Amino acid sequence: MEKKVTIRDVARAAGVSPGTASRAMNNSPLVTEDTRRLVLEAAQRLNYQPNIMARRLSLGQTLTIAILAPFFTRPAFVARLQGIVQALQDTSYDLLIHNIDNPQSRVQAFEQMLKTQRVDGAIIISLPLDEATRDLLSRSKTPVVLIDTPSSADLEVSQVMVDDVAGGAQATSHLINLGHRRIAFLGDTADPHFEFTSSKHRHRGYLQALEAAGIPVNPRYYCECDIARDAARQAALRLLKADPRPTAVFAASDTQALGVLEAARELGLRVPEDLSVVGYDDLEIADHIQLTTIHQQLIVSGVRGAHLLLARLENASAPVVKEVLPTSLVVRRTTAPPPAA
Amino acid sequence: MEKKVTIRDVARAAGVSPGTASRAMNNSPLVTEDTRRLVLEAAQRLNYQPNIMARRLSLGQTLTIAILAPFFTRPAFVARLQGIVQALQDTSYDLLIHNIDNPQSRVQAFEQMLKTQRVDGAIIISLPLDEATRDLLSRSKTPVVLIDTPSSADLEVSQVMVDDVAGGAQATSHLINLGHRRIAFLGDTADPHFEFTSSKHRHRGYLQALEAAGIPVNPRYYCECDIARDAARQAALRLLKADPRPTAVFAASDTQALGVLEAARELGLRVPEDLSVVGYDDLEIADHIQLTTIHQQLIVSGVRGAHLLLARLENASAPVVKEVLPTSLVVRRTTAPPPAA
DNA sequence: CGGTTTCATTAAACCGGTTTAATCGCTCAT
DNA sequence: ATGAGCGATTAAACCGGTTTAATGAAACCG
Repeated sequence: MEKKVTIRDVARAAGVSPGTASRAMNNSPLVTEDTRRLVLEAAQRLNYQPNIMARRLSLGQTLTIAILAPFFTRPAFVARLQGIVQALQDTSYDLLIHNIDNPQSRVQAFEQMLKTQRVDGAIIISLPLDEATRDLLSRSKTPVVLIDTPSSADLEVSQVMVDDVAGGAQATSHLINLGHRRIAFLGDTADPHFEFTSSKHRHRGYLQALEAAGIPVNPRYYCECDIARDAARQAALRLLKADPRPTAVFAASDTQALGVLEAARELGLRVPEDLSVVGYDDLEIADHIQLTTIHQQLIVSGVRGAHLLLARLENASAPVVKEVLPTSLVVRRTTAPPPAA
Repeated sequence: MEKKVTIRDVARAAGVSPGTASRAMNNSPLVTEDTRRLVLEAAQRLNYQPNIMARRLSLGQTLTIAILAPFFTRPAFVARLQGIVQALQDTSYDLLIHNIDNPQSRVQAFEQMLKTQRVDGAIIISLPLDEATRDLLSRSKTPVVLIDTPSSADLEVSQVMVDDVAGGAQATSHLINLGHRRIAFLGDTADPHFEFTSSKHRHRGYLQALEAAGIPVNPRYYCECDIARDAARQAALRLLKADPRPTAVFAASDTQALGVLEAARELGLRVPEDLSVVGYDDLEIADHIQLTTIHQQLIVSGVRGAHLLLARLENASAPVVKEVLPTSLVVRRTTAPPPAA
């Protein structure tokens, strides 16, 4: 085995001290061009590879950014991640990912990431915050950026949000404009730990749109379920058994909209003739099955979030920025006027 | 600002030496229970958070695993990643992700990951290997595991593979058994840098099945395109213009199968009455649109890969293992006997 | 020509852990 | 009482970089 070659070996080979070797390789102006050349040649010759960990310890920074997110329960997350990766491509930052599924592991994971100087900064995606976490974040000295993180509006932390209330209203207004009056809402099960979720916000937009149109709210047209498609299917079956049956369903996510479409198929309801369906997210699949949905700028949100964090890392006193990205309605083939009946 | 508290602070507060404090916190049997308690209490009281980088430098290991993969061009990748994360959940390893899109950045990225002691091990997913990379890997002293990586059979590196030839044969035999004779194949564009890709293997299985059934191969029923859905749509339009028109298409991925379905819709062909379609991957969407496809154990492949790497990390002399996971045919509603014609 | 500046370079300290070698305090056997 | 043996603890070295304080040599100046 080749023993690992250290900077001291390089220094010796170049006939200089380790300090000088270090400076030579870090483009310090304090070394002659001649010595620099000598050192670089020696490094080359010995195939020197600096030990990153030693460097990080000495420098006191990790050149690493963590991403904390519920990786696999949210398809939309991957798109945001794509934006982040894209934005960080040309920087020298490493990207550490940490999946957060269960709420109980959450605070612990945060502690670990933010307090152990493991990373220089963190991006948190799609995680509703409970009190403990909010505290932790506001106290944290490592810069954090939040993307699509409800219950954080009053935190002194940079963030990129999507206007879910407006999106919910857009979807609902679209249905109302088509002539629907019996519009059901299918949202996420509210985790009792978190007061506000994007599903809740979308629901609020739904309520606002109904109210603006003077349509009374029917509590039987409201249902919550797990985000999984099959749970949504079953929930939709319940919703569609209401009498009178809703003529349209607004699902808080495309995944759930898929469940609604399955339920409709099982019940022999044609879409959009008998039932209109609107989703939320505009995942790639939405295009394929021609689902009318609310488009979010997922990739953009990742890019913007990464840039906010970079700004903060370069300049610790960069201002806290809160960006709100707009949503847009994408009309495809799952919505139409309600049946004449 | 609170100055950071080091292990020496804890030691002083507990009235012991740093060495003892270190041992106490690492469950060394060389400390009295009394002293351990003292140290732990002090650590608690001072809210001590060990500096990971110092620990890593001292230990000579990074407790980090890198994942190198084409993140966003391959949906199947996310499922494999899920398996990896799951398997690594309870270990103390951090997960570093590095997206690899363009071939030219590949070798450089590998060099960086494998030679700078940045990570203890690496998992490479879905990346066909060129000569330079193969060299690099066989020479690398940091353990590597390959998942779904063609052109690597002869490398002395642990790997998890899927039997793509068998899978291709399964799909094709299914169509043949239904009575099809005019079966088209739609695969990935072969990157000129790599001789073998999974698409190529699936195609070989297709050829084997045809030959076994005594069906002559029609070169007009072969087409390559980019993996994007829209590219597949256009390629499928070309395939379906052949005369006589194929009665079935086997697509080398579900994503491409979606493109075929779109093309069929555009041409007014009913699926499966006029055209049968088989995909490959069994992504979640396949279930929803009821696509007949070849199921791969994507999550399992991630889990197995992670375990192989862990075994290697715990015991540097663990044997090289090459696992082949079987595929299975999932019959849904996009395949049927060919039209009577 | 002596004294100050300047600048490249070196020696030593530092980052914050872990680990080895040395030390201390006890018990047990002779 | 002596010392061998052993377990817990400490002091010091180490991991491999970077940075600060000190040094040496050449350049500059009156």
